[in-house]
Amino acid sequence: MFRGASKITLDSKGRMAVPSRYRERIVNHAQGQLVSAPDRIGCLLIYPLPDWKEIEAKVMSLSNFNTTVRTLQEVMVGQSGDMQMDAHGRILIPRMLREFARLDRHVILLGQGKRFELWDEERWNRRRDEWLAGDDDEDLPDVLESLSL
Amino acid sequence: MFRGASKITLDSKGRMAVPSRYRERIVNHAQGQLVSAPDRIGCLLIYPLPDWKEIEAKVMSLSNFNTTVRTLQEVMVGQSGDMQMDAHGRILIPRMLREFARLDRHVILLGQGKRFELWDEERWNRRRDEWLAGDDDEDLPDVLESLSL
DNA sequence: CATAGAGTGGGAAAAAGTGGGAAAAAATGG
DNA sequence: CCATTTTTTCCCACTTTTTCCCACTCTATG
Repeated sequence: MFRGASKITLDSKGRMAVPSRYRERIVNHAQGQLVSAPDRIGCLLIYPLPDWKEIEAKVMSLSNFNTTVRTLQEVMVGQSGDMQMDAHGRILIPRMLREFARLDRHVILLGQGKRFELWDEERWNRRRDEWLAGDDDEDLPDVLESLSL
Repeated sequence: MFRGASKITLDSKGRMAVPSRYRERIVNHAQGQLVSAPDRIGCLLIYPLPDWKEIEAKVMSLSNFNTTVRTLQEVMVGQSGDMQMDAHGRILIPRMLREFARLDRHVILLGQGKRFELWDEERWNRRRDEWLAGDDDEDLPDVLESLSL
């Protein structure tokens, strides 16, 4: 399970050093291959290739005559991008995805179980501050109502 | 499985360079032969020839006494066009199909599993922005409700 | 304070993408 | 059926992007 936040800087070519604590797992489990996809909330999702394939297969198995499904396929699979760790444990974030998530030098990588979330630092801070200040708990799903942390 | 988006420019003759990461597969699997067909939502579908043949067979096996089916046959099979990759990995998009999808220099190619979607860049951006702004998750199939990304 | 590993920057070769001339093929019109 | 025009194909040249490699900085650790 990936966990924890890392402050990383992209270089001028759009490359990002994967934090070293994750590298061995990514090499063993996915031969260093990762896939990134846009998330509507404004960040990028990053999966090891094998885990991505499962999700992709599920999404693509649905009928594309349903317009919502079709859009999901187009955006998730259609806008995803393969990435390969280089000898220094870096990956190149595809240009289009970088632009989508407005990644600009300073980014935050969040471990999220089987995947990562990659945020522009500014955006992430704003989001976190909103949560800190927020009282948007009105519409909590039932499952959460009964969950005690 | 084809996946990912590519920003491509058509030249003045209507030719498009197939992204190199796909070429080997297309040559091995289809001898460089692709088929393009119009899609109702405003893009072109592009299949490797063997995969196209399967779809074509399915569509043509349906009864053409149903007018919807008949139209589908006429449009998909009747308006489709063969394309052959040249030595530089480029294909010529047939003029009629180019006009149908309003392809004008700047296009986006989306990998969609066994096929591609080819969009005019403007049109695609509009579609993607609608997805970004939208909250059209109401009619998601049950399978997706239970799918955790 | 020296060393090792992680993180970062950037040069240069290689590959991919783009543009366009000219020959070959196909379509059009008399 | 031939001549003219248009389209397609093949080839070469140029530009941009990606990949590979080496080097430097910073921080943690003994």
